[in-house]
Amino acid sequence: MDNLSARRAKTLKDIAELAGVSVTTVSKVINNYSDVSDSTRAKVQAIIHKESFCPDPVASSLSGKASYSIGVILRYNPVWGLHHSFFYKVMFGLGRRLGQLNYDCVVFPDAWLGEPVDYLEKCVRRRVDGVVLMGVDFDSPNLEALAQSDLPCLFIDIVGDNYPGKNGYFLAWDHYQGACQAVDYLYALGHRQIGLLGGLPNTYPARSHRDGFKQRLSQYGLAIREEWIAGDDFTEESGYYAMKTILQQSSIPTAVVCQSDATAVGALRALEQAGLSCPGDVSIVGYDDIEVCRYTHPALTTIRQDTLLLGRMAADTIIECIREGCAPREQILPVSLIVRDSCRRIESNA
Amino acid sequence: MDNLSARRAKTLKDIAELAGVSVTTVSKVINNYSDVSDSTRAKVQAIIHKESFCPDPVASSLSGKASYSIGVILRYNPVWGLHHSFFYKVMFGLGRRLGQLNYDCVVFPDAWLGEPVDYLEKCVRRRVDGVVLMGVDFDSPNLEALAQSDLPCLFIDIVGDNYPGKNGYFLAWDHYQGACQAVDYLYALGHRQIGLLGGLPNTYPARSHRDGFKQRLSQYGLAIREEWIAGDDFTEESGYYAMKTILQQSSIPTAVVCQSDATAVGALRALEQAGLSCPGDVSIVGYDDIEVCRYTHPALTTIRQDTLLLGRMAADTIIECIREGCAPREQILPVSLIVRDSCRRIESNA
DNA sequence: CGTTTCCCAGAAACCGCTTTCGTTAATTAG
DNA sequence: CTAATTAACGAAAGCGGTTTCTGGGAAACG
Repeated sequence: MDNLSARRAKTLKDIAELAGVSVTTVSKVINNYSDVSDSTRAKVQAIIHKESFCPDPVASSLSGKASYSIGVILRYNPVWGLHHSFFYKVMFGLGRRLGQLNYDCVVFPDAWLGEPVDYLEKCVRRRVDGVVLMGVDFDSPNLEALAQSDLPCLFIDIVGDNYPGKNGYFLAWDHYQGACQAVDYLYALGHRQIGLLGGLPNTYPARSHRDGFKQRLSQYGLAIREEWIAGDDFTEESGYYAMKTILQQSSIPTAVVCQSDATAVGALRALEQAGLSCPGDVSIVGYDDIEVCRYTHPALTTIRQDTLLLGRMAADTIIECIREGCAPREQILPVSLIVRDSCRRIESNA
Repeated sequence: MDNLSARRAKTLKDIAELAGVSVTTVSKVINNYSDVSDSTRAKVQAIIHKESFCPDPVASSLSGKASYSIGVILRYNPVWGLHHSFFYKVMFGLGRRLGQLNYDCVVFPDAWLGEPVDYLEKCVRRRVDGVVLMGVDFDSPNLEALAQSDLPCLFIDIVGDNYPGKNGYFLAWDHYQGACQAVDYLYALGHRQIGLLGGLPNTYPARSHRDGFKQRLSQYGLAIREEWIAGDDFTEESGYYAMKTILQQSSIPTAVVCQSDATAVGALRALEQAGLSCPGDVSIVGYDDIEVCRYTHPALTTIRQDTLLLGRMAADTIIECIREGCAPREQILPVSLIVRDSCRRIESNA
């Protein structure tokens, strides 16, 4: 059983002995110091490769270098119910990719109840090389300290413009295009009267989505009727009441596009309760492509955000940012339309 | 800004100076060594408390002691779609509780694609103090090495009897009682003809659930009709086909209890397709209380498993196991019935 | 040919904590 | 009152790396 006893990871010292050099030299090779001759460097590197050696992350971080770990700040929000699997997938994609890059991620859940956690303190203690924030909404004071610190931070799926960071990286979806795709699709089906079930109005996703929505309507020469635009946040409840409000108008749209699948589900409920059918009376396009879309009646046509991809991008971005120290920036990921059963073709009556 | 520069965590040395003793002594106080006088101990402890000092986990683990970190092995399974938020919540509950106990968790996602990860190696390198496994199904050879190692392992929501560990802890739900509650409820509503939509037959959850189901039926003097028992696994597809199979029988049950909400959703689809209504023709009790239950038509009556509680218990258990080194054992958590709209009262016709 | 550089390599200190081991002072025994 | 224990503390050597600093040998210089 070399499994039990001999199970001891190789150390710098082992490599040094194999190569017939000092520990110092091996370390220098690894850290790309210049004062190593080409021949020694090659010799050492050969052995490192042969033994597939990788410096101990714990020791490495203790001596002030990379810990090869990324902090992940998670948030649990009862309101997001339907959305949690979204985060799970992002997180999985992130973790998996990080693993490939030889990083691990350590998660810091939000406190949720009780005293708030000091993210910065936790990150410093764990010596993480960078931080990824998911589903945070900037209401925590402790978040700001983190964002203002020297630690590279990556904000995912941000909600809110006023992020506190000076050095934040953003990963977001192209909500503008998402809205465009929804409108394009509905227009192609013959819809000319289209409403919007929005999320938290002043947030980045909601606003860019709304902008895309209005842009397309204008482009097609359709009227933007403010009474067909409703909604407070991204929850199912909000969708329900928003739809109800719209249904009280003297004339109602033939289709609505939603800013989340949860609102779409709420809209569905409002329609049913009003004795209307989807897509018979009103067509609906959701947003997010969470699991439930497939199980609603009718199954929801929606805009997919590839969560595993997002996770992978997040990993690549934060690592690059750590290694290259690149400047803060924002990355926008494409979204795609997933057609299911919640939209119907309309006879020309524009 | 003591934020920036003075932002350096206290070290043993700082405490030692404040207390006027040596670093060694402080360390001994922390690690409960006996060769410290009561008075010094008290003095040092006072300062530790005052400064709310906690030894650096990285340094501590490097010198062979606790790393104050727990490894979490996550699995992403496309088949579990609807179930992912379940894991998210468990994980959140786990992480939050661990945080309270001053532990952090580092996650190791399953490889999913590409070469499998060597869990044991990862855990050893990260020097985690224990491991929690969620949603694994023991098909990975590398899992076995972990379970056979000296690392305390905790298996959550296990699927399968033949877990490979010699020192595993289990945290599971009381599926037996879950089934009983479902049957009791249906019986009280007047149902006398009850079927079962099962999951993977030879797994622990499925079998204990089935046992409870049959026990209750017998207890009430109801016939156990094998042709009303169907299902291959816990997916929506399985539920769909299982329900279809049952509907093909000459007589059909007035109610079915399911071993997962996903199967219940599938059953709902099969019913609708057959032109039958729920709960009009067939009542359904789900299992798990995942988010979708609230959004199906009708909303699903189901058996709730408190995921946040599970996470918390997992944290407490693994920590206790690490600290006290207690013997492997199995903990069974209670479940509870959540009544919604998928069951109806039946007039007496037994 | 003797000096001054430059190039490489290794010794040593350090990161923050644990643990062994030695030392001193106080206690008990003889 | 001395000898043998015992109690209490601290110096020092790790853990596995990183980094500074020192020094020897070869090349370049006068």
